[in-house]
Amino acid sequence: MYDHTKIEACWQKFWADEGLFQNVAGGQADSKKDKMFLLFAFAYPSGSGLHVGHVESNTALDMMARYWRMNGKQVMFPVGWDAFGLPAENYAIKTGIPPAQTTRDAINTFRGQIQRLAISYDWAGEIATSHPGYYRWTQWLFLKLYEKGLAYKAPGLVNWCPSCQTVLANEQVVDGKCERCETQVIQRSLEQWYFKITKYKDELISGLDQVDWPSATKQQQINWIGKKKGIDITYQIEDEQGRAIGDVTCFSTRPDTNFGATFVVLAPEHKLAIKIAKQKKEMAKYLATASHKTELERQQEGQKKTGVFTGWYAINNLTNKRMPVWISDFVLGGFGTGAVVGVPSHDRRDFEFAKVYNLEVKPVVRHQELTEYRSYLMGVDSVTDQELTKLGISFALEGKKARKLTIPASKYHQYQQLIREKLTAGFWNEVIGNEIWFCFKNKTGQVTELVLDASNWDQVAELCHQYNSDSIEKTQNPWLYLASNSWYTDLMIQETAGVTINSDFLNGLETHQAIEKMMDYLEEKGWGKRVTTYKLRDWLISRQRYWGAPIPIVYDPEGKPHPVKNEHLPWLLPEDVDFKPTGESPLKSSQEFFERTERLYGKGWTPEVDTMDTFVDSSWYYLRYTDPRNEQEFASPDKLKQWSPVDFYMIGQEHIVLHLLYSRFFTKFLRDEGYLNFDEPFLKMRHQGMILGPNGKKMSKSKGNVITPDEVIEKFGADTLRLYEMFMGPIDADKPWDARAVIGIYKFLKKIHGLAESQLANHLDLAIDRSLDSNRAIASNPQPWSAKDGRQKFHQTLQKVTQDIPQLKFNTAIASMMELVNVWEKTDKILREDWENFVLMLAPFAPFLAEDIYQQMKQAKAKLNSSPDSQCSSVHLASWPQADSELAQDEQIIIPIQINGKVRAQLEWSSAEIDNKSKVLETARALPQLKHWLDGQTVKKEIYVPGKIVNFVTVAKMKID
RNA sequence: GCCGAAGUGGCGGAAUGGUAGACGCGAGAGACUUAAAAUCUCUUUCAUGCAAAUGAGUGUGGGUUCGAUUCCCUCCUUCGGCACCA
Repeated sequence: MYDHTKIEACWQKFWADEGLFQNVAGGQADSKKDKMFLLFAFAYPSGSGLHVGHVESNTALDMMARYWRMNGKQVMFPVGWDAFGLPAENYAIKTGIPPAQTTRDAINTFRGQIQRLAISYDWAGEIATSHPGYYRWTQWLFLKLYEKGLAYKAPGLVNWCPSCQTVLANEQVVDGKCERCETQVIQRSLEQWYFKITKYKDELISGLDQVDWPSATKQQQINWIGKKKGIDITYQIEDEQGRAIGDVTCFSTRPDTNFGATFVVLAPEHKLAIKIAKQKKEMAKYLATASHKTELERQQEGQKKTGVFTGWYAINNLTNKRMPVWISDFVLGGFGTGAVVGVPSHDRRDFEFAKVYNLEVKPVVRHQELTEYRSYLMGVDSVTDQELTKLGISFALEGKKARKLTIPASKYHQYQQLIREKLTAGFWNEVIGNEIWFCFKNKTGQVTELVLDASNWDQVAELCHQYNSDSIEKTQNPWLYLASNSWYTDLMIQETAGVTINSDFLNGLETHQAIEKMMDYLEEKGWGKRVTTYKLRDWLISRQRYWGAPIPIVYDPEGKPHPVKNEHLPWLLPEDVDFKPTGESPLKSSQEFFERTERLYGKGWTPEVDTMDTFVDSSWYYLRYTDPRNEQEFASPDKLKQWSPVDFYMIGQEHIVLHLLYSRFFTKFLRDEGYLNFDEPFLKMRHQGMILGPNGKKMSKSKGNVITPDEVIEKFGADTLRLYEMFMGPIDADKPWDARAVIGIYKFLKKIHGLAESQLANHLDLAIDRSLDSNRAIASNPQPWSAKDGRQKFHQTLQKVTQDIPQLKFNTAIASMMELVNVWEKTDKILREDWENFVLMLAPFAPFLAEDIYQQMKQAKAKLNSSPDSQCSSVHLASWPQADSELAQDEQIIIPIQINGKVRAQLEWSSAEIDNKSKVLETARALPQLKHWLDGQTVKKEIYVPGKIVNFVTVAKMKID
């Protein structure tokens, strides 16, 4: 009887008493062993306790930890808590219970739950970011950055919830609303502390080459940093009368289109825009509405463009054209220079803006080499799919009549004429430069071809009216019509490269060459300067929050900031605070905090009342793990060198961008300061997928689809829970919970337990136990050992499991162990050696059951030998078994025989003769099952892939009459 | 719109160029049982067929190959991230 509750309670206590795997970080290192630093993503100890998602990643890492230990590695597997944060503070606001208390309770709950799961953490080195012994070093890190000029104070915009009277993190703003009370969030300007992460922007990109991370994660980091090369072009500005006003600088990645520039747009935040707003009421009004727009309003407005004309003109030196200067909120103040030059012919947004205010459009790129050519066709019957697909042209059916045609650019020119011929029955059009080609069947059935000049508004409008009179209004501005046709704007998109036209010295150049030539030209003339822009901003770390590490800064009576002195660290978080949100930092309400500052620094001195973003705490914790109790340093150089960097990091996809970026930033900073000797903190990383509710949706209390680990442990035990979560599918995939499928794992463990009982009986049978030398038993007497299959299967399984664990393919490892158990169940005897090795193999997966079986075997042996085996006190200290590849090999293999790629027969073949190609083919050809398929056929080609497949390619014999 | 990931039985999934559906769940049939539970045995991609067998089949349509779930192109769908980023 498999009593999981009893077994698990018993061995959990045993391991705790033995102190198994404890004190790794603090203990002495074994220089002969390779180290392996496994890191679990810092968890926030929420009040609701451990959920099944935590179980997944914890278990996967624990299995690796146990596997590597058994394979002779020195494993660092630490645990800690990202204990500062909002939920505890919000709870305090509601209930008045101090966050320190709720956090402590939550950690205790988590610890108990994790221990029940047999996660083999080194609890002796447990850390929590809210502990003064930890945040003292967070503050030290801040001061180090401050000392080096990488922590600075500046005015900045924050998300402000007027109802909660507090600042919100970006993650707490959902669709422009406060996550909790759904009030519109507004932007407020406050003096804030920043970390200068941008110092490392380039290395944060290039460093990714050194690490083994999922490529998608790397890509996201790169996108976030958003490096772009372009040029800043400066234009002189004058007013209506030609009087100089100043200049404006515009950032552009496509200066090759500058001959097509027809206007300039300033962001409402631009200093010239603010300047003119002081003079003209109309401008001031526009700026005011733009700045009061909420995120939500912006989203609802969509792409609708609005703006005001300043009455100024920017001079385009290339053409000497006077370009009107506008102000519009589609230009962002925070990106580039806050001003853009409008090239409506090759930029969608510029085009839309030009459309609204009827500004000039001048094409300067001919899309000769389209990457894709599209035309919309109606009622095409004359062309068969086959004909076109032969040409490399593919069709997609869209509804019944219209079809979309896609032609690779390389093939378009080659087949242009042919395609036109074939498609004249339909209606199609294309745009080449500023020419629009129409080919259509008109109302009388005649086929007409028309070439229009895109700048000839009347002609285009007339045509539109003629053929689309019911759907589109004839307007004064034919661009409106053109813009309403997706095919037109598709072809006008700015990213499309082509050949430059209407552009003086750039004419005929391909886009990339044209960009370079124009940049050279502008720099030579002194009108522009090459620049690289980044999306990455400095890291705003101030939070007007209580439950975080205080920023270790004090202000003198003049308000000048000074660092808190080293001997005053940790700069303790005060306890006498009012949690109720007032719009100011809660620390401001602490009498003790202010008294302390005056006492230590003098009268009139005040403390900084903001706390640090919790990301600061969690971006260096992996370093603290190497030396968690050090009171002199954040970690000793020795310990850092011995353990770091992290060899394997398991973390969810949800916070990969910011946390990883910040961690890498700290690593690079500390390296530059001489504390670390490596560039990247996490060498290898993988992401666990999400465990979804039984309905395939994300688990949430409100949806009522939450599965708690406790209920599963109660019913089936922790071993079952561990195995089930690993068996669900690939570790990195999102997987729905299937409450019924858990039983399959439980049955598997029950079978193992049953086998263990009968094995134990065998152990007590001296006759079997003593006479056994495994190999001899097989060789000399194969017959009584019907377990031969079992032996082979065991070694095959051991091979598979040994390969799968380091690759995190736990699901297939478990499946192969199930196969083995199924085979063993059918044989009457299992070789003792194999069984013992199986228990070792089981240990990382089901640590409780494996320990139980192992200890019972030990006891039984001790009784027999009366010499207790004192070497290993636990199965988890044993060595990983070695697979015997000879035993694992099949003597006979099955080779499938194909005729023209279809399996028609199977050939049983000795693996010794696997390379004898001619004999294999000869035997295969003679197989009776193939007669039917080979009669009347000539074998054109014979393929034999050793041990894998035989394929005969045949053609029908010509009849000779 | 851009970037990224993914699409295989009733379900979770396996197979990374070589017999598609391992393993598990569910379902069906049977054995044991007074009965139920538990356990065991067999069947379970679809179509035709009593069966043997034959054909089809990994989102769509093509390509490369003796052979494609796997590699290449196209389109469709779903999910994740970014987004008036010049």
